[in-house]
Amino acid sequence: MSTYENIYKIVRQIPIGKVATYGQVSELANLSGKPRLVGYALYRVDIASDIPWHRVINAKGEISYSPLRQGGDYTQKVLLEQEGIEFNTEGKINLRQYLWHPGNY
DNA sequence: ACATTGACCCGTT
DNA sequence: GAACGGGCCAATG
Repeated sequence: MSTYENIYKIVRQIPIGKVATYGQVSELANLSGKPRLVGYALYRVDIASDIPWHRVINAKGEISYSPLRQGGDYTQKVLLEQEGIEFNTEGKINLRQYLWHPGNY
């Protein structure tokens, strides 16, 4: 299993209505301390794939926009709002409320 | 095989 | 709080 497949597997486990940070995903994927790999992996994911890439955000509770996805700038925001996640006036998510706490049991 | 490219996180000023 | 810098590794041409 490739490193990136591992990441994709974790991302697929994020429940609807919750979000996870890159750091979180990296730890769950046995890539502790290497959160960039998560971002790089998601960069390679197709926007139309079955992977809920939109539920992965940065540690500040903000959406990380990709320069390459400039056309669909708030595609990610729209998808999250459709799942009931709300943004504050600064465009940030309340992590205390929406951050995914992986059960793992 | 080398160089470039990338959606980040954390500790310290 | 905000700003800055270092570290990290895999895929791609």
